[in-house]
Amino acid sequence: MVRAPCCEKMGLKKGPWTPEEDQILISYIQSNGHGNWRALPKLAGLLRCGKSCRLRWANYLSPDIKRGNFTREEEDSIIQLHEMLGNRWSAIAARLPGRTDNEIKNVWHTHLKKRLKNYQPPQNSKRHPKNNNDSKAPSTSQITLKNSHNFSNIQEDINGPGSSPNSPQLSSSEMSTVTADSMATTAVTNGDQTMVKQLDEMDSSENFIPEIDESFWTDDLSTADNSSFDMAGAHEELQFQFPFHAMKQESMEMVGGNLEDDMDFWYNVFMKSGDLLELPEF
DNA sequence: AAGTACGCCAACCGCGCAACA
DNA sequence: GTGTTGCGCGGTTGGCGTACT
Repeated sequence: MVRAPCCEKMGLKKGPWTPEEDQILISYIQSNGHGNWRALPKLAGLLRCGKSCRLRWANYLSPDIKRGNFTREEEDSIIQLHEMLGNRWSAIAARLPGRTDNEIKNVWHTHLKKRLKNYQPPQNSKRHPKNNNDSKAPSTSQITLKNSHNFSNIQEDINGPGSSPNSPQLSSSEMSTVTADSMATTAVTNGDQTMVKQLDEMDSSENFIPEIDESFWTDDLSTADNSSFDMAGAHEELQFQFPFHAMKQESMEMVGGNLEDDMDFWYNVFMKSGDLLELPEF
């Protein structure tokens, strides 16, 4: 297929937008909507390509955009969501109201990657996969998380509308690893101390090797509590609350957690539990 | 004070996908 | 079924400001 010539080949302007251009674009969209982006610049009297207009509007001029620095909570949410979604910036942005994919992408590359890199947890976990030099070894603890509300939304993103919560989702080959290192920096919890006990028991059991099977993804999530993850796998007895930071607004009220305190809690949890979480790869 | 290195971020580029004729 | 068009996404670039030497 033949692509339409790009801006510069048609004598259209490139580079930074001037305040005058911004004003023209804002005025036009406010009175007419954006409609067809390709036709918009001509109709609005701008010497820009439609793509450039769309980008300028979506990333800068739209009234929905929240300007200013990212909060710690937002950054943590990005880290958390990035672990689940990968470089799907638009999907991440969809969960951070007022933030654009471009902005999130920039923050990730300029701040968050460094933050994660600089975070070096103690390497004293009994079953840390980095220590045994054999990531394929069956002794690696594998714990699967699911979320009854937002996680199913994410699954919809991946598999399409209506694909969650009941339909089969991801094969075991589509799982990816999330290390405790980053999880520990971001999670919040309801502070259920029974979990610590359970994890202590896990730690004392050399045979604790939860396995993931396809049936996990077919679980009916709709009946579960909306504020929580169930840590499942084959060990259904092990369940605890695990609200993601990304759903802080809706979940914090329910669980009454404290972010900063909980980081220490989760750090301890993962140092005890062994560290490897299996999440879907998207 | 001048030159250089680095970080940040707005904008661009190319590709893939969906809708439509 | 095929070609075309438009949109959205993720990766990358380039300009500007600041820090450092």
